[in-house]
This record gives sequence, C-alpha cells and structure tokens, in this order.
Amino acid sequence: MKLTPIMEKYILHWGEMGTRWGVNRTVAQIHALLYLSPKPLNAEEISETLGVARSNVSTSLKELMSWGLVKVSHVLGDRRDHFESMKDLWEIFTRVVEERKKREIDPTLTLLRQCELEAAEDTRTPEEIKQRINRMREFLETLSGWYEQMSTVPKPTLAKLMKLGGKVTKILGK
Amino acid sequence: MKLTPIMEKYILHWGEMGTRWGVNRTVAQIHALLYLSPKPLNAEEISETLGVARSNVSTSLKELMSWGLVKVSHVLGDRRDHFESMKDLWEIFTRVVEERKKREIDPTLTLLRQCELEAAEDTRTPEEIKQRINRMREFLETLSGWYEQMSTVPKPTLAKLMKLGGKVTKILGK
DNA sequence: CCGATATTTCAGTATTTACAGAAATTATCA
DNA sequence: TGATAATTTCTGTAAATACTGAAATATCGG
Repeated sequence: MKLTPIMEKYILHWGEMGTRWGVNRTVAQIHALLYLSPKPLNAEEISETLGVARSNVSTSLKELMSWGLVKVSHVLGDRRDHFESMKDLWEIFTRVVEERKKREIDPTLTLLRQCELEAAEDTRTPEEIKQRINRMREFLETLSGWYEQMSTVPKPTLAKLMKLGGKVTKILGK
Repeated sequence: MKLTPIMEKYILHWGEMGTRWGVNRTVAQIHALLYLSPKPLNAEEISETLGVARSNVSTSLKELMSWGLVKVSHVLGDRRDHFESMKDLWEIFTRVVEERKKREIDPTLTLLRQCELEAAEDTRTPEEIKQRINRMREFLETLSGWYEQMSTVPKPTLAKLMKLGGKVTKILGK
C-alpha cells in the first residue's frame, strides 16, 4: 500500500499522539493505517508500508487485538491473515475507555480499598492522609459508576446528549 | 517526611499509573506525595522522601506547575520554596483534561483541518480515505465542543449530573 | 555588595523500552 | 505427509527516556 503525503502525515501524527498517551508508537501507527485503509491489510503490507520489521507488526497487531480495536479477516484465495480496524469512532472511543478502565482504574480502586482496610489498623498514618486516600477512592468510584451507566446508553442517544452539551443543566434545572 | 507503608504503596502505584498514561514516573510520584501531604513540602524534603536527585525534583516540579497541578507556597521564616498540590479532585481532573485538550487534541484538530485543505488539491488520495480523516475531525470537534460547554457548568452541578448517570436520558426522554 | 543558601541547567550515564533479524513454531496445501 | 508459506517467539542491539551529580545561576539576608 502506497501512502500519499496526507496519509503519511496523519499516520505519523497519530504515532506521536500514541506515545503521549502511553501507547507504543508503532502500535498507534498501525492503528492509524488500518483506520484509513479502505480494505483489510496483511502483516506483510503493513510492514512494508510503515517500514517496520515483520515481527514488530505481529506483536503490535496482537496488542491492538487485545484492545479489541482490530480484528482478523480473510480474503478468498489468500492464506494470509488480513487485519482491519473498527471504523466507527464512537465504538473505538468507548472501547479504549472501557479497556483503560478495566486495566487501570479498576486495579487502582482495588488498591485504594486495600489501603483503607489497612488504614484501620494503622495508627502511624495521620487521619488527614487517610481521608485523602478515601476521597480519591470515592472520586474514582463516582467516575467509574458514571461511565458504567453511560455505557448502557445507546450510541445515538449519547451523541445527541453530547450535542446538547451544557444545555442539559438548563433543561434539568427544575 | 517519613512515609508509612500505606503512603508508600499509594505513591508507588500512582507512579506506575503515570507511566501508563505517558507521565514520567517521578512526576507522578511527586504529585501523589504532595496530594497526600498535609502541609507544603520543600524540594529537599521531596528529594529525600522519594529517594530521587534534587535536580530531578526541580525538573519534575516545574512540569507539575506547567500543568497547574502544583503551586509554590512560602513558609514564614524559611527562604526555601515550598510546594503544595491542588486538593480538590474535581479541580485536578478538569485541569488535566483541559491541559491535555490544549496540548494534544487542539493541535490534532489543526493538523486534521490542514489535511482536509490539502486533500482538496490531492487527486491521489482516494475519496474514502479523505472521508475517514473528515470523520475523525468531526468526532474530535464534537468531543472538544462538549468538553468546552461542560467546563462552564459549575462543579456541584456537574457532580449531581454524574450521580444521575444514565437517568438523564429518561428524564430528557420526551 | 558579599557570602551563604537555594535553585536550575546541563552533560554524561543508566535504565527502560522498542525494535530488528534469526530461529522456532504453526498452519496450509498438494 | 512433506514442502512451503505464514506467523510468532526470542535474543541481542539500538534508540529513547529518565536520572544523577556537578557546575552555573539566581536569590536573599546582612
């Protein structure tokens, strides 16, 4: 697959953004490429297009699949695996949020609760500090609970809600 | 400042989380320490408590201040700068979102718009790919616009809205 | 304005992370 | 079943990032 300058610019930028959010550059670039690509690509094509080692592509695709952002597809008469990205941006977005919640927020909540348990027996930690931990736990729980509720709302409704923006408060303001 | 086991656990975990979100481990640890600390700390204390070089603390504090998460304060009769973290978690949260928007989302939007301009003259990029870029731009604009509106809503209202969660759709559902 | 203390900058080093290429494994087709 | 193609795993290397300690700079009190 030959990249036009626009595609190249897009992909490079996406790679850059990835690193800022703790995502490996190659992983992000592959995701960008597959998002743009009109048809599923095989690993070899990806490797050549982006100029990275075949093995690196393999690892990165596994990573993207573990996030549920990319899935394997097959082309008739071709043995090789092909890969395609989710295309719906709402889907992609919620997938990423969902996964980060699972991988990062939930374990953090577990740890915070554990801290609170230990705090009960701990006389050396000042009360004020214990409360800070408490508040953080509460905050993350609120956020987490909100997300869980919102994730059940159908996408189109969600989109409308967003368009409403701050106006919801006016409508609800009674 | 002597850390109790609970504090240590909290700070180490926070450092870990930082790295996952593209934040330097030391920066995240310092932020955690200052969040817990009942009183402002000077750089020397931070350095000793976390076991990192004084210079490293200096750089990291500058970083935290550039995010607006930490500010300098002074203790009477002490020449040294002291540092304290924002304590309100809503404030911290919106600060981080605000700053990431400014640093990452806005520049991305600029780039996407530029791509669209160039796309007009570009006959080599397939129409389908141009549309993908379009959709991404639209999506980020929606998100961005929503955030901007929400950021004007007072914090307590926001908190109530969150507690409502998915129920808003039911209330609005007419 | 001088000396002392505090802070920042910077250059070199260490650590971590990403990556390539080879080797091993797995799958597919004749 | 054997040959070939496709994919993954693994090990060593390269690149990026974080960090230290020393030197330079700035700040403050007298």
